[in-house]
Amino acid sequence: MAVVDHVDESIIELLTRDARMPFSEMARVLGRSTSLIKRRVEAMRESGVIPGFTIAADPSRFEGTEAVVEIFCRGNVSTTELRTLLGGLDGVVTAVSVAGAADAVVILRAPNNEALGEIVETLRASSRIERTRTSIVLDRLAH
Amino acid sequence: MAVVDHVDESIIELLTRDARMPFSEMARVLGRSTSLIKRRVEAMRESGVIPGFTIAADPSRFEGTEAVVEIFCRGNVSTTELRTLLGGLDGVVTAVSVAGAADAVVILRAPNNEALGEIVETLRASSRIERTRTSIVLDRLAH
DNA sequence: GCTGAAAGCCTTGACCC
DNA sequence: GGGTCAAGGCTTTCAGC
Repeated sequence: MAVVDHVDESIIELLTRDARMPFSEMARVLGRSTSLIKRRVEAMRESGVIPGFTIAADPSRFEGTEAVVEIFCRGNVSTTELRTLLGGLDGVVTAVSVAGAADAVVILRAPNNEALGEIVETLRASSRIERTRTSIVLDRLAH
Repeated sequence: MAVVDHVDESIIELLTRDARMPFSEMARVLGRSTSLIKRRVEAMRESGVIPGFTIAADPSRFEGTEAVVEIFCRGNVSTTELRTLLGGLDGVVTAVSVAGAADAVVILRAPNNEALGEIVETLRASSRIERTRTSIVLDRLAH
């Protein structure tokens, strides 16, 4: 199990805000040496704490549609099953299992409403899913 | 409106895969000069095509709690108001306004359940928000 | 609009505590 | 685990086309 201490947390915070920030600048901000920052980042990448660096919000939002889909399962469906179910699905931006009214919440993205509809159809076709509740994203408020 | 040509698209593709890729390397891959790459990236950041660079998937799975919060507003609340409301809030990973049952969906992250509770409390304190519906994230299924 | 070159900064890796 | 330092690479800027 990866252990993440206070320095690692600070690094993650900085990189989340700007993944291109130079190690040397992080070192200055955190009052540590550049090589330490480098080693920590490398260690976190290897252990999977930091899976990679990417563009903050996907530029595809300039075209296409997004939706938040709540998934209600039939009976008890394991996390593994959910993962398999969603793994083969196109357009999944984020998917989490939750404790609440729904069993899982998925954020989908597609080129247009029609394509989005097809993805939701695919989901509904599963015998393990009882119903879904879709909200179309109108606007991005943060991040 | 921002115009994105073929070079810009290639840059976005490379940066999506690795936001820390050096400009000089992108220049080699794309057969262009380093200065061109730099200027294009700067232009895209300014125009908002690239909002920023961050860590690919969030590290929260190692510590802390996440929650999906649906927000139901009192009467009509504009996107601008929602943005202001959520702008001052800690732990906001993603926030979108939606067409559906709720008015907005927010994904929150906090060090623990207590801190998460406080953030939701802050939200509820707003006179513009009628009620919220919180689902705690149990597991990350994708991304 | 794009390139190329020079100066300075950053990263890297070996070495030491 | 953490710091220092030198070599080489990267970024940045701007003259030139």
